[in-house]
Amino acid sequence: MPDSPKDLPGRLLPRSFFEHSPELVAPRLLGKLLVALTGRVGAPLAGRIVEVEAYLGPHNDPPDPAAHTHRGPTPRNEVLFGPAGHAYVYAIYGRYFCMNISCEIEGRAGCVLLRALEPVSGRAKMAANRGLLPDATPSALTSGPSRLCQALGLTRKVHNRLDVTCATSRLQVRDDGCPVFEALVTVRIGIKHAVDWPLRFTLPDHKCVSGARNLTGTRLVLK
DNA sequence: ACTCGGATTCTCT
DNA sequence: GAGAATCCGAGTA
Repeated sequence: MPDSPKDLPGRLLPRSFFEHSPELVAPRLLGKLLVALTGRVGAPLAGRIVEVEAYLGPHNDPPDPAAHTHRGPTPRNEVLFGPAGHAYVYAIYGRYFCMNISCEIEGRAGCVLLRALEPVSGRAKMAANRGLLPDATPSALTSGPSRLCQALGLTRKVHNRLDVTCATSRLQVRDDGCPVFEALVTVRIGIKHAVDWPLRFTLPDHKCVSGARNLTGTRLVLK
């Protein structure tokens, strides 16, 4: 017996949403929902995107030395050179995962790293996935690129390459109309190259934004 | 085949 | 604020 159709919040974002440069797509993703279906019958896990980073493809001048695609396609980053709107999930430090969404038109690479979410539904399940008590703070659940993967149960084996613009996908990005007027722009976190490129975007003063909240930045007005 | 280091997190001090 | 945990992808040979 297949799962009954799930009633997911908001509407699916179209692929065209992602067919632009990462620095354009990244701030537009703020306020959108990342929805992960568990595969079993039950409520999906959902979080609102509150912090992202753009990583630019090698066609840019100058190329982004911090991007995994810096030296061209490899077996690991191949999905980033394909069509936009697909998940790029990779393993880091032997124990964690990070989740990105591919951007640009097919043939050009680029992606947006999801760095923090605000839990929207399935908080108890997220806490269990993180090994925390059900009353854990929202920030403890999904504030950080690998924390959010753990909370939503995202792994490379299951979620890499998934199309986040597909209604039958286990991983989707949806728009529930939550208004976002402004983003804070800062440098990216935890990288060794291009450390001064302003490609990190956050919802200003949001409690679930990860770590370096005290970075100086500029305001970006979104239309 | 072998080395190196990483888009992190947690646990100390 | 520092150090450990811990594995695999990528680069070099």
